[in-house]
Amino acid sequence: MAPKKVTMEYIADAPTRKLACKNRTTGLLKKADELSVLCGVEACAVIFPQGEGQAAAASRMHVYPSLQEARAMADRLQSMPGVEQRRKKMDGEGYVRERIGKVKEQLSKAERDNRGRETMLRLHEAMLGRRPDLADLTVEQLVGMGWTTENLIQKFKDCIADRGGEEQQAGAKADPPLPTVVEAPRLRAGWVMEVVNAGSDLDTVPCVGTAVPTPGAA
Amino acid sequence: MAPKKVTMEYIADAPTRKLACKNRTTGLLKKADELSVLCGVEACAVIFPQGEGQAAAASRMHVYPSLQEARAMADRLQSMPGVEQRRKKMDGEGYVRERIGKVKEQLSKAERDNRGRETMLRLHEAMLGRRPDLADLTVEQLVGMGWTTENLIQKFKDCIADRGGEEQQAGAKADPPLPTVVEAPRLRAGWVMEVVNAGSDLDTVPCVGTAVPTPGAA
DNA sequence: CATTCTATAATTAGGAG
DNA sequence: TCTCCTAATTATAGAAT
Repeated sequence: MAPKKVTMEYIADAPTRKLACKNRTTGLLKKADELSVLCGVEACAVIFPQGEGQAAAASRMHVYPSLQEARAMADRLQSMPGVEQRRKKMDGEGYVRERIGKVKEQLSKAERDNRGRETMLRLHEAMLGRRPDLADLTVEQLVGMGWTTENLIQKFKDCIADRGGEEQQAGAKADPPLPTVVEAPRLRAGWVMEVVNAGSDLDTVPCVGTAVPTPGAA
Repeated sequence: MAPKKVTMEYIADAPTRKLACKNRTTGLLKKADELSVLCGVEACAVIFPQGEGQAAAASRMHVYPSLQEARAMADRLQSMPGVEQRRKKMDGEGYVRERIGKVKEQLSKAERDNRGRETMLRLHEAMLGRRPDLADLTVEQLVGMGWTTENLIQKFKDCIADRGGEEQQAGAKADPPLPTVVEAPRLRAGWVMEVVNAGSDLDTVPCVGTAVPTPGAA
């Protein structure tokens, strides 16, 4: 009947985690509202479930003060010129710095493993359709693939960050790129979405079909 | 020496308001971090000063987990297909009493799926090493690739869940069914942003941005 | 499961330096 | 103005329903 000291790590127990997520999400939104009211600043908060398909995520996400306002804020963020180098203290770093040592350690350890290259190969094969159902992979390999893929994402993000908002303020928001190559992947390019949206019964879904044209083969 | 009951109205006294703003902003960012770590969700918060020029605003705004991630989140918000009419209670409306957003709606979802196909092809090329530095891609394309890749991750997670779910229920909750690799996804909630936030302060942190082996180069 | 309840942890207002 | 300190308020983990 009492909250024990909170340990700052992922809550393993699912029901507990879900409850905590609900309570703390509520609390966070409330705090955001209080801050904006009391201090007259624009506060915007988005809580997005991880590991959900787009549809599921949309129905579970929370946005303060509203999706519309958040989008407006989003526009402002995107159009903000490259300010990231100057202010490092302005982001959440200060609250995270304490845990960085631990993370760095684990990252280094993880990277020292040379199975990264193997993993990359598997991931690549999966995308090529060589592994139709991922059935022959161990859980460990799958986790590794997910991890590697997240690094891929990070690379994208870094790349995005490096450029700042430069081309955004140039005014061109719509992009007209790569018109010629659209034809090829049109076959089944949306397979990722399909699989994800199909829910958890992956067995019935032909996960990786003959989706992406192998540049060399096709 | 004591906080009087908080009255939910704009703090007129400037010094008091400024202090409250600082303290509560700190608290909000911390809460956001806690939520993301404890519950494994993506939390994003932006605090933006009102009535300031963009330059001044940029230097005073706070963003969690980082400007980069916030931008990625922003793009996801923009890409979210028609969710606004379905859920009204999911956003912070409960907390924003009368101050309702009045920003106009934008962004037609017409060209979304076509863009998805292009994105898939680009992603594939990136993995093949055809685009060693991703230099010729626009920011928007990169964000799209990140989003698509996250869906890939989801597929892995689903696959993993299908296999590991039963054991987890049967066995003890904390016992790791995936002994060797559990660490990586465990800190999933925050590791990306931690690394990002570490930024130039921790240039010893490896791994970020070097995930993709470029077969041709290096 | 979802809610409600309550004791305790955590936040933070105001004072002091 | 800022930081440190202290205590009142608020948030919330766990139990009970």
